[in-house]
Amino acid sequence: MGAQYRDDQRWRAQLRRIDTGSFVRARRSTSRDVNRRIILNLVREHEPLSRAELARKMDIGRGMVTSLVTELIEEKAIYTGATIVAPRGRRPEMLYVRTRDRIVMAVDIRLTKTFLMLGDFAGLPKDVESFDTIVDPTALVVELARRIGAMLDEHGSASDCEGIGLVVPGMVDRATGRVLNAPQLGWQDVDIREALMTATGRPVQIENAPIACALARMWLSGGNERAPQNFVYVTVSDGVGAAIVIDGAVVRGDGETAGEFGHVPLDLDGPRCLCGARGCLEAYTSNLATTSRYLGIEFSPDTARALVSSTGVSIGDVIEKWKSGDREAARALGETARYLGAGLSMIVNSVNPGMIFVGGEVTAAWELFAPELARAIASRALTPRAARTPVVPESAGSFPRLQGAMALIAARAYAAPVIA
Amino acid sequence: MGAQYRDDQRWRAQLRRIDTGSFVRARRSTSRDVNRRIILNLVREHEPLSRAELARKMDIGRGMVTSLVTELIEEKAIYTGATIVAPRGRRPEMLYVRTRDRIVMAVDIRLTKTFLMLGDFAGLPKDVESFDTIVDPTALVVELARRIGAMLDEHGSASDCEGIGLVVPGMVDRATGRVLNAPQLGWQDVDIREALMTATGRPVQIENAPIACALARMWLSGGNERAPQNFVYVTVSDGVGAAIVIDGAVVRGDGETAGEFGHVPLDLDGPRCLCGARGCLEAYTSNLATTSRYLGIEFSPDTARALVSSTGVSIGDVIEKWKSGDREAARALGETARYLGAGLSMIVNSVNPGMIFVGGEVTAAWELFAPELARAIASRALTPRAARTPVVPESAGSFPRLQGAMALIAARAYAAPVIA
DNA sequence: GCATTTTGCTCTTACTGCGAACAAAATACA
DNA sequence: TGTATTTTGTTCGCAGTAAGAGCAAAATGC
Repeated sequence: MGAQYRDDQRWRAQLRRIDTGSFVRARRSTSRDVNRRIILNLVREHEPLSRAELARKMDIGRGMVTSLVTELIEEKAIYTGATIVAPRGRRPEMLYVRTRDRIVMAVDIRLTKTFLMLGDFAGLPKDVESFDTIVDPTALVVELARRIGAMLDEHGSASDCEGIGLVVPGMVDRATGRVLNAPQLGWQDVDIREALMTATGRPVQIENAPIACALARMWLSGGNERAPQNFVYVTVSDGVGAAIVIDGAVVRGDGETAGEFGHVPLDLDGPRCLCGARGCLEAYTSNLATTSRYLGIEFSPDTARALVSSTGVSIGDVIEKWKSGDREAARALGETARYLGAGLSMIVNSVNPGMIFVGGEVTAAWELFAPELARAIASRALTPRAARTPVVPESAGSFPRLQGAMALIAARAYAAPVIA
Repeated sequence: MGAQYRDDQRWRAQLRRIDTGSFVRARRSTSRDVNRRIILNLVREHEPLSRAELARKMDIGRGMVTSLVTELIEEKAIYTGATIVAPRGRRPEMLYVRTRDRIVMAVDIRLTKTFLMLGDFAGLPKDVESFDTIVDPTALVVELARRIGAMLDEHGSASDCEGIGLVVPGMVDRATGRVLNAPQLGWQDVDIREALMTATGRPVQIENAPIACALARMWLSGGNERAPQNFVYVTVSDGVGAAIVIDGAVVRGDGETAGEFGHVPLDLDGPRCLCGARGCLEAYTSNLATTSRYLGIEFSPDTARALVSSTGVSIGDVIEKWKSGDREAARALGETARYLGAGLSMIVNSVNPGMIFVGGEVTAAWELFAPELARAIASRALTPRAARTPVVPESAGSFPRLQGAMALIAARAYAAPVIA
């Protein structure tokens, strides 16, 4: 014995426990579904790709590839393009994923404005519009349905639209799709998904902002840096939230509240946060906290919001000031970067992601943030590899939440089948 | 449209991205392997169970259950017991998981002592012994192989032993099985797994302490509280570490360093930690930190260890003092509980586990810790459900690391096949 | 013009899920 | 006591699938 195990690489396989309370058994079609999805994803990521190349990558016969590819073409997931030149032998017929005529509608509901974007399965936008957010959910759904219908008709895409992705600024109960709590809109237990589905007659997927942004990075890599299988997407805005992705799946948590890094304590005796506790990361790094710091106001949930709105100073103003050399703005943003760095180091040590994305207005001051965040991570990481964890800012001018709303629909066509 | 989606519960399925860099395609035997593993786990968790009951639980024909069960019996994973009385009809033949004669050897290498335990697949111990740890890896392996062989011979279990589980106090590189860094033993890049495998001729699995403890809770529920699919196991000892389990699998992280909650910052300007950074959770809650606090010594990496060892006061002494009413000990432990509570609240907000296990010497003072930890979590959690996250102490007198070492071997027989 | 190489398709074989039919073993009831 | 009913476990035929061999098509090299 012994020798036979030494060369067996399977000893380091992951050991996942089957949930006997909710499992999915294998059916006759399961194997085929799995292999078909693998082919679809290989084409998606290595496009263009020939059948023979697929057979080699999958260690499978070319005959079976033909059979599976034929099915994928029949269900219009992929299509064949031109044959290309090869150094020898018969020229391969290349395969492509069908994205251009698979249309999705993205909706991003924010505090003041609501955005609509028509795009395809690759996340490529075809049309965008926005309007002032209507706080009443019923009226908002009526307006949304009207605008969605009009935009689809205008582009002749009504029949090609495979669904609506909806991003809301609040907590979503995934079991029911209801918005449990959206403080910015004053919503509590609102079933806007069901309402919009009824009003439009189309499937609707709903998610919160950080998870949507993460999904965009996972499923659409249009020019953006591609996400690895393990990463965290941190959003710094009015609140501070995150989406954790492990082994290619978003971590939901036992009660759907995983990723709330905004309310981890950085100092037990720190400033009081909007959530009621003290010294939360959010109380140091949210746009409100940064702006308060710039104004010289001590952060507190009662006074900060009122004072900031009365002075009319926004986070964008602070960044503008910093760019024009304002030392007070530099100090305020620098402090934010220092605390955000502590938060990211916490993520590195606890989750050890392969990459961290940062989204939000403060990425406009990335020259100031980047070195501070890298220093904080390097100083607290336990291994050289973790110390070098890349921190990538959301590119300016992109619409990460709308992209995420599109990914919400597209991902369902590409995700791995759930088994066992 | 619309109506057909409204009643479709699949809309909330998890969306896992296939890793096209390392995937496992379905083979002809894959479906059967999956279903056989599901049956094995159903029997494991609902034992005793009849074939007909399995067919109902799996929504499958009884014929197929017969076929799969026959295979499981042939490979000696389960066995048939007596028929039992039923209200009507033919009496079912009950199935049981074979654990008693599937033997594993558990090894726990600690700073001063090394423990050996002979046990079965259910984690039931048959024999235990310990000896002074030999720091030199080569000499330690020789001694381990000798003692393992002797203990197996003594119980006539040499042929039944399916492997050796090894728990080490340090960082393990799972890709190679090498111990990258074990500061307590002064090991750096030691391949003790390979050495022990060669010396004993048996398969060896290696893991660090927190992950081993978590695996024990996942796979062996002998009297202990059973772990849910999402939980965190926190170990408070010389260091503070954790294992994160999500959807039934241990989170490894991009560089195998996930779960290092010991070095998340609780105060950027706090006391310096052994890792070099400031204000780490470990610098407040490790046994060394607690003991230093009791002795009135300000914690610092240079002085604390020396001063504590020179005074000869251990964490056990502090707990004894607290039990006999020492107010200084109560203060020192109370502070530890307060900071540990902050750490757990961080875990609740970031990972949102269904349960948190706490292991280590301090669980002996659980009457003091429990209310403080519950209060800290309740005060910082964002939902009522998260606020009620159960915190469960490791039961006194158990050997969680040795149990984990056994689980390391047993789990491989029960874990879900990796697909896609 | 022929051999060689590579691609894509077809066909056969063996394995597996699936469902129907059947035997076995108990109770219920006349 | 004998027969109907219920439940369990097995057997068998059918259909769907992976696996692999074989073959035609389409290119290049000599």
